Amino acid sequence: MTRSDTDANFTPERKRGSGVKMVYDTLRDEILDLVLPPGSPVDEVQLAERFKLSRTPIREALVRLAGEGLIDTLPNRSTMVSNIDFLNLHTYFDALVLMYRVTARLAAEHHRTEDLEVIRARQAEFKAAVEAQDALAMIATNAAFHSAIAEAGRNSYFTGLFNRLLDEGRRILRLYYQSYEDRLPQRFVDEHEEMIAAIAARDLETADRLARTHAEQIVDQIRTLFARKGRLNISL
Amino acid sequence: MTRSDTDANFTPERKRGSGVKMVYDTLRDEILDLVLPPGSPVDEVQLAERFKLSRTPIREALVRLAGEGLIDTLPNRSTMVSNIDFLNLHTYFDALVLMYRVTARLAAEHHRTEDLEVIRARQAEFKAAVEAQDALAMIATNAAFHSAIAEAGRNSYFTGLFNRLLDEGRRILRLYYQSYEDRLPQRFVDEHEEMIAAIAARDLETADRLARTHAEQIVDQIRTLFARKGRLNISL
DNA sequence: ACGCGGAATTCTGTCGACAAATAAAATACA
DNA sequence: TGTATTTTATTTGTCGACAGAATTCCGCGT
Repeated sequence: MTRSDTDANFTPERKRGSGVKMVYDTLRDEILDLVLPPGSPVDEVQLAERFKLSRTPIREALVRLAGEGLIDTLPNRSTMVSNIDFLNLHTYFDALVLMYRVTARLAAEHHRTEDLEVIRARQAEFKAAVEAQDALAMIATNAAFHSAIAEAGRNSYFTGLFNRLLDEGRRILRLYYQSYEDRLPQRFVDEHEEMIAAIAARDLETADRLARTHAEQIVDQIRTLFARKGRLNISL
Repeated sequence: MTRSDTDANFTPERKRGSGVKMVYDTLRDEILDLVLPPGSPVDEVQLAERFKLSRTPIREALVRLAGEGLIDTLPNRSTMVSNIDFLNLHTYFDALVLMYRVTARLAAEHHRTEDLEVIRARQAEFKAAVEAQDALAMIATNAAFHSAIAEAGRNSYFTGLFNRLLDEGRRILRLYYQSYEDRLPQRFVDEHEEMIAAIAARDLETADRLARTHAEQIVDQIRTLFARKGRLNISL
C-alpha cells in the first residue's frame, strides 16, 4: 500500500486543502524512512510533476519540513534533505534519555485508567512487530508506545517535545533497528512490561529508573553499532 | 524605531529572499510582544498591502509561524493569532523548570572559560535592564542570559528545546514582567550571580538547586499574579 | 595548457489571477 | 415574525508565468 501510494497516486481530483498535507506527509515519511537519504537534492518542479500539483503547495510543504529541520534550504540555491549530525549524537541521546525518564515519571504520577489501556494496546502492537521481525513496524510501534506514555503524563509541552525528539531520531533508529532485522530483542518487550507495571503502580522512582536503564541500554547499543560501522565505512 | 518599522516601512526595493524573513520576524515580534493580541484575525491581503508584497511570501511567513504554533489556521477559513492556554499553564511551567535545571547543570559540567564571559555579559545587560526598569528589555536580556547558559551546556537539542520554550512563554512573561514595571526585582539579579558562581565552580548540584529555586520562585509569582488578575477579569 | 570572463541554463522567489469553499446577507416562505 | 434557502461576498488554496540569482558551460586571452 505504501508503495503504491508513493509512486503512482493517480487521484485525478483531490479535496481542496489536502494537497499540501499529502505532499508533506509523503515527503516526511520518505525522509524519515531513509527512502530519501540525507543530502538528496529536493527539486520543486520534479515534485510538482510527481504529485501533479503546482509548485505553490509543494513549496508550502517544503517550508513546513524546513521548519522541522528535515530539509536544509540554501537561499536562492538548492534545497536538500538535511544530514544526520553523527558528531553530536551524544547530545541527542542525552535529550532522549531525559525525556524517557520525565515522561515515564509523569505518567506514573498523572495517568488515568484509560491511559493504561492505550499504553497496553501500543505495547501489544510493539510485541507483534518484534515477533514479526518487522523493523519499520518496530520503530513505529515503539515510538507510539513511548508517545502514549508521554500522553499519560498529561503535559502537552513534554509530549510535543518528546514526539519531536522521536521524529528527529527516527532516521537514526531506522539504522539501528535495521541491524536487528534477524535476531529479535525480546528484552525490550519485557522492559516495556516492567515500565507499564511501575506506571500502573504509580511508583515514580521505579518508573524513572526503568526508563533510564531502558533508554541508556538502547543508547549503548546504538553507540556500539555505530562504532562497529564506523570502522568499516566512515561515509554517509 | 520599532514603531517606524511596523507601520511605515517604505523600502521601495528589497533584496530577493529577504521579504519572507522580514515579514516573519516582524509578525513574530508583534505576536510575542502582544502588539497582536491572541485571537486577532490575520488577513493575508491586508498584510500583503502593508508590506508591499504579494500574498505568496506572506503565506510562507504565516506557514512558518503556524509551524511554531504562534498562529492557528482553520482550513479554508480565517487564521488568527493563537490563544495562550491559561488552563494548562502548569505544564509549561513544569517544562520550563526542568529546562532551567538541565541547562544549568549541563553548563556547570561542560562550560569553557569563554562561555562564562558571554554569560556574564548577558547578566550585565539584564542588570542594566532591571535598573532601567525596562520590562521589555528585562524579558529579552533574561532570556538571553539563560540561553547563554544553555549554550554553555553544549547540547544543541537542549538549547533548541529551551529557546523554543522561552519563545513560547514570551507572551506569558510579557504579562508577568509588565506587573513589575515599577518595583524592581533586584533579587533575580542576585540569584543570577549565584548561578554563575555555581556554574563557574562546576558545582552541578548547587547549580541545579539554584536553577530550580530560581525557576520555581518565578513560577510562583506568575501564578499569584494570574490568580490576582483572574479574580478581576477572566477574559483574555 | 590554464585561468579568467561572459553567456546560457537552471532553479528559486515573487507576482497577479482564477476557482473553490465558507461566511454573510438577502430573499422567500410558512 | 421566525426560519429556511438562495445569493452575494470575502477569503483561502492553487495555478501558470515572469524575473532575479547562482551554477555551469563555453570561449577567449595570456
